[in-house]
Amino acid sequence: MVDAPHRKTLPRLDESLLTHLPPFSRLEKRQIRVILDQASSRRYDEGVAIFEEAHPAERFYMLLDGYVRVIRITPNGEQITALHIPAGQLLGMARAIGRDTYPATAMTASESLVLSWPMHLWDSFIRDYDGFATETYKTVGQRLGEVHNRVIEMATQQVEQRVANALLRLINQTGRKVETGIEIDFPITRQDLSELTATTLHTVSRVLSGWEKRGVVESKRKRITVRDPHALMVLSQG
Amino acid sequence: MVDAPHRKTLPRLDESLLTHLPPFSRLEKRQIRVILDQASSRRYDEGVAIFEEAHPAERFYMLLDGYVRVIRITPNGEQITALHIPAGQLLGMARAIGRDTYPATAMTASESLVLSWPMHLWDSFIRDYDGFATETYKTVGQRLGEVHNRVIEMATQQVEQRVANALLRLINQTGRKVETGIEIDFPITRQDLSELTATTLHTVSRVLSGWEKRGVVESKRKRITVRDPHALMVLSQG
DNA sequence: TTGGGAGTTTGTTCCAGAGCAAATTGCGAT
DNA sequence: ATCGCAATTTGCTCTGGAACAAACTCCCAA
Repeated sequence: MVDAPHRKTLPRLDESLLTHLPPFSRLEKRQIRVILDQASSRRYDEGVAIFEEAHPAERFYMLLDGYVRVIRITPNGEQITALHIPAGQLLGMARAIGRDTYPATAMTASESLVLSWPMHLWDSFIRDYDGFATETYKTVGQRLGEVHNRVIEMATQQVEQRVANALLRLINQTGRKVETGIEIDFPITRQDLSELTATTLHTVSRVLSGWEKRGVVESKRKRITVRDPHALMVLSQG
Repeated sequence: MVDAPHRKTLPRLDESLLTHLPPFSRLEKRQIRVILDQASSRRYDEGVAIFEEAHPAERFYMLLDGYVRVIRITPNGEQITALHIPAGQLLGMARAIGRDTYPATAMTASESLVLSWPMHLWDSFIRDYDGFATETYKTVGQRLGEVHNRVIEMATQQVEQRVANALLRLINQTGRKVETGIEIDFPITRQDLSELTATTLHTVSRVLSGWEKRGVVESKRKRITVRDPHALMVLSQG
């Protein structure tokens, strides 16, 4: 795949990769070196599972570049996206929450670069690295909060508001300024958006068409640009 | 309030209170003594807030007896129950997830007995007490899983299935055997159930009436008995 | 350059369940 | 006892958005 102009070149594997990331930010260069030497690094294509729900949690991961969706598959085969994870976060820390299988599937939403470590290192990371535990649990807490918000949203808001909210969250996390507005920095389909908002791709399509007519957004296939974030905020309120 | 026959007498404040609870189970009697001496204990009536969303997180809590609902209030004033917390769990551990305000409101679903400690003790609890951190985070992880499940449910299931699921969860957590089946061990209204399942009390009422006719449940005001849990499981599937 | 598949749009139908309204039942307080 | 309120039940109407169907558009690969 050729790098699109908006995609950062994939970083090389050196200390500077981790030093600015919260879970490692308090560590010395020497410690980071050790951590990197224990890591495997791997590039994933878009739409590939990094790990799958219910499988034994053998490794934990750090997403260096790209985006990941955390999904669950229902008995009837539909898949629901619970969370979007931006680069710089840990992933699959089953151990942190006392599990030995992954609680959900992690699927790349764009081409991604990922480090991973065998799970048996988890305890020593927690023990040896200052701030690692704190930051990890902060992350878990944030995710709990986000999922919590999803529940509220789905319980109380209409589809249009939910889509607006989802879009706002996406441009916050992964927005990139372009001349006509803010573009979502990775390929996203109507289908993806419908899984995020618990509706159908048809409805999402209609909603977006409507907004496009009113000049709120602009979209080509797999790509959405928000022209008027403020209008979206209004829409998201009800 | 007069103790109903099914309510355990409220426990006295001695070591045995905590020794069997996971976050403290690995501690010595001496340590538990210290912990108890630092605690305040308080009884709450039904339907009272223990702490409120967005307020400064000054204390953390252990629910010794009773049940607590974790709720959020929406801009339009509706309240949504995200979680039910049974006795024996910690509550309001904002610190654990790196926050200094409570992320949600905790409201008693029945008369409850609660211990609490000032939040500044949190770090020392984590540091000094073996297993406390692990168990805490296991709890946070479980809650993340539960909320996650709620999202899936709300996204993919019909109201009847959701109500069936909610009822099943409730009897698992707090069921009490009676001669006609399993009764939910605390007062619960149609309204409560509708907040749990993101529907209206009207619809819940209709659903329950239907089930009552078919002999699946039996209910008086604020009290529900499941006569045929198996039928409920079938209903919950779809 | 052309065919095919993935992604998208749009039209139409239909129904679960929300909203509104009103009656009924039971419990607790005086 | 009985009044008053809270909880529940039930009927009726109305609508958001799902479900089904079909056409269209873009992109890529041969």
